[in-house]
Amino acid sequence: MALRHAVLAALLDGEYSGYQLAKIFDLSVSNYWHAVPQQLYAELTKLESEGLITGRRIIQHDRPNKRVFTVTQAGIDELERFAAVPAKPGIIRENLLVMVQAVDHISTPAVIAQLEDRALASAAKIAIFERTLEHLRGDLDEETYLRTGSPIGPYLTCLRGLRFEQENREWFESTAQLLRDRAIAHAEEGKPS
Amino acid sequence: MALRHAVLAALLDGEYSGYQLAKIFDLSVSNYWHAVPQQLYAELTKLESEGLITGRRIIQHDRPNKRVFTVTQAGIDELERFAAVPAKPGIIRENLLVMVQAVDHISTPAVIAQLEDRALASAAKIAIFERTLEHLRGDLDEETYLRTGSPIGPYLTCLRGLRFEQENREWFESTAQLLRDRAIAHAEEGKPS
DNA sequence: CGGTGCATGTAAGGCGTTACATGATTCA
DNA sequence: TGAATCATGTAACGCCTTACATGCACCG
Repeated sequence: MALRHAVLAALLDGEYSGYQLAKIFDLSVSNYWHAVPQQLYAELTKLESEGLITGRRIIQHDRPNKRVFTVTQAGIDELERFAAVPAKPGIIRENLLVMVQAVDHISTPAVIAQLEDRALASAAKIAIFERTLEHLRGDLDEETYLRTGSPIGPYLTCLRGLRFEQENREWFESTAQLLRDRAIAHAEEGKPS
Repeated sequence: MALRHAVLAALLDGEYSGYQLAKIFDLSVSNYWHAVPQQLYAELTKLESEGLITGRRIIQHDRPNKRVFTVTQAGIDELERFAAVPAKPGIIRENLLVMVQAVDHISTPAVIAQLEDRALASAAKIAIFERTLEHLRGDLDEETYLRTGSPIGPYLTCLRGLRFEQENREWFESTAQLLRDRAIAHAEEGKPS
């Protein structure tokens, strides 16, 4: 019952179709809200029927037609009410950390390999976020943009996504390294020749 | 279809009842896997019926009786298979960040207040994690524990939880400060007397 | 001519959340 | 006496995930 607010917040920055929203969710909104395309199509239908967004059909000749959506005043009011009640604490689900939790009882190489993969994926995301931030602030340096730039919301959430991925990457890399070292030390134990 | 692995991983470090697990999930496992008590009771029943854990009734006289669970060899095998397939990317759902994303279009004071609340909550969690880490490593200093201590899995996931909350706290505080400053600057605009 | 991207949707089944229910003991 | 802690469970509903379905345009 809260995906609706993530969709409304994402639509504040422009008109988007379900397909476009899906891509936006995939690469930037996913920092703070995970959703797959089918959820978005369903949610857009519901939001429109409740009058929180309005759709507009765009005829395209080179590509399939699409419907783009805009937040209505009722939608903004809904976001206002949403911000007025205390947010539930965030939820996280990270399978890789479940594996690390169990690492004393299962074979380590599989876990190490996954940590390395994810470190690379994080590095790629970091690069994307840095470019996104540059693009958002345009000519201004970061300090100036933070003081006076607009819109500030998307910039702040992107900044948080960047730091989260940097943190991820460091932890993935150092944890992989540590497990490798311990595996070697453990192997040496038997044959200290 | 993945809560089961989080439960198995948590049960690796000892015998726990549903109620005890619920508390563990609430304060430490929630760093990487969110679940409410009712989910755990249901999952324990299922895991036992599948033979991945075994239950043992404990009669208590001062308190209600309880059933504690242990991971079986079949349970460890299941974790092994789990670690062998690539983990799905993690999912996050954080309402507070949805509000920040929308902050250019809604009233800021509500968002600022929530950021401040969450900064305090993060500070409390940080203190708990620091004590947990101290407790886990006992006499050893961190460097030595990381090289040779055991179990290492719970230590590593707790370390990640700690860093995540430190990151959260910094971002919550600096974002609240920034929004306050911008609100003042914006108010001054109209009356530069 | 086959794959990728654009664009949207239905349907089934599994998972998660919330509310409700029970009942004993300890502490203020 | 009332609230909090311990301890577990059922049931309903809603959300989420996955698979399946369609169809055009473009690129190689």
